[in-house]
Amino acid sequence: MDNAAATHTPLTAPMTVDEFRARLADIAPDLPPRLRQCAAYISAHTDRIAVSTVAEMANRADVPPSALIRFCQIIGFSGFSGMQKLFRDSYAPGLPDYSVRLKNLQDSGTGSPQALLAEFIEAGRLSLESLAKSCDEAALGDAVSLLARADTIHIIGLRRAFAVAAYLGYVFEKMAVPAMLHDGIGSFDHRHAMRKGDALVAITFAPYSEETLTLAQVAHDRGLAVVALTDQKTSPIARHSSAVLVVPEVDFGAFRSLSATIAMAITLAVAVGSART
Amino acid sequence: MDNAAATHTPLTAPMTVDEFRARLADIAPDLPPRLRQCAAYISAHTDRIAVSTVAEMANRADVPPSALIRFCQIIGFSGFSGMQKLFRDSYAPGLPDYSVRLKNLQDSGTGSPQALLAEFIEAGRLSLESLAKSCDEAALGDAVSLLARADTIHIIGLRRAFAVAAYLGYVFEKMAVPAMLHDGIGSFDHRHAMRKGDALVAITFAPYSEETLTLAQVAHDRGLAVVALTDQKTSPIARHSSAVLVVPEVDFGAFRSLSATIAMAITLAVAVGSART
DNA sequence: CCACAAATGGAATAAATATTCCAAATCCTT
DNA sequence: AAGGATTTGGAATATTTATTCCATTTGTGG
Repeated sequence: MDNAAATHTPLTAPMTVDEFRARLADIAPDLPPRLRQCAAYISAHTDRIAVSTVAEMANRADVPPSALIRFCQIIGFSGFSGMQKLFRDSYAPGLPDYSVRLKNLQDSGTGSPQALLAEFIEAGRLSLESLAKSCDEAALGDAVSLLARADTIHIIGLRRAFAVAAYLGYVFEKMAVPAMLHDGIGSFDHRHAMRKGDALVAITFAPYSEETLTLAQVAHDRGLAVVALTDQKTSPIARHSSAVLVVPEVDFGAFRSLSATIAMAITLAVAVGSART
Repeated sequence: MDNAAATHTPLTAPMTVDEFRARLADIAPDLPPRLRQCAAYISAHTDRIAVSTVAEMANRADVPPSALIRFCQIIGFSGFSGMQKLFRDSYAPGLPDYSVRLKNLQDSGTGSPQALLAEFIEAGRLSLESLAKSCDEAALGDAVSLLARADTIHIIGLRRAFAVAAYLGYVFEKMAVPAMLHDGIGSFDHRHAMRKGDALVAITFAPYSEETLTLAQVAHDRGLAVVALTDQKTSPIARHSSAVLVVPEVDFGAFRSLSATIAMAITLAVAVGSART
């Protein structure tokens, strides 16, 4: 007899990793404790499935092998082997020749241009990964909606942050968003260009530049929305801001890669651009 | 009795992937045909070892299983399993929770700021990896030495490339390298600031901006060294350049991540800065 | 062209790995 | 609190996978 409650327990195995994840998320919540434990471990270590045996996985998940196999069957596979097949087939070596190549570059002698390049590449990559892990989705959402309803968007970022500010200005223009880059040219101060209903994007990292902080304060005092792109939650600019986007940037030597900051900046620009249509 | 010719055939198995590759290259040449065939296939598909069975590999390499196992033993392993263990263990999930997190971001709804961010992060990461793989070390070395012996370094990069040019200018200044950023402010053309003995760094991507090409041509005609940072070997700027650095940048939508370009730019600046001390 | 050594393929065997099944434990339901 | 259903662990079994061994082939030097 059929169990009517078992709306899942489908007879077809997932065909792709995405499908697998979806089904996992779907059925995990209403699973008995031991099986939920399997689900949790599998979900966090999907990448090890392809290269492990049942015994190894079960051991690491701290469940008996039979539980793990039961779990695989509930997902829809014939057993562990069935599940493993999916992951072995779709196993694309994450960074095969990349890491080899990077190693070669690094080995080409300390201080050589190639070794430097390898370091900066790695710093950039780490920054991006760490941004993926740490990004505050709520703050990002707030920032976008604040900027989407602003009249003109002002941008400031000086010294090391200027490159990002400039790119942000470029992308806003491309997306037909009214934006003004406060580049400090001729040391003119354009604070009066900021009018009620406008918003400011302020970009600054330690050591925080005085002019940027001042402009943010002025904007904030006048009731403009201020979105900060900075390196710490406790950055001095936070007190003048309506939304703070923290971008963890890995430095190599005295220089930052800016990769994560730029990714965040483009995102902001494109999201705002689309929201305003 | 010992076979004196068998200088290899060591009794110890390789402990790392690097060691493995070294030994492979070492002994492959003087192996009988079938075994050489194994070596060739293994060398080209090292990444599949972790997720395949003897039968599968042997089949793909078009040798009988026993030959493959013999091969493993000659390398120094106890058998196929021994070799497989090395690759399964050293399969470090390069980006474990990172990739999970990224997936979550992407899944948060197409067009949502989070999903966009995930895309730009991925684009940046791919760009960096591809730079690591494809970078022309000789060209990089040339570029550094050309710039190291220049009097003043001129920099031009407009529109989307301006952010990079600006950052390059910033880093040169920090490193006490005489540099001038041709930012086109007031549409002044500073071509006469380029004097004999100077060098130019020109940054441009398709669609290549006219002003940048022109300045590069002028510099080149006057005998200045021109280093190009661009997106293709066949870029129109190549003909005016003494060294061409190709930076493969992955676009998402209409916008480039710039990650790889910036990594290359900082490298250039720091390498040149150190070389001039 | 024969004899010897090296190399090869595949069938037989050994080892490992996965899966089933059932008795014991736990958790609801009445 | 008792009965029934569900969940659980692990020992027994089935299956897959690796390895050995040897008969056959191929190549080489006399």
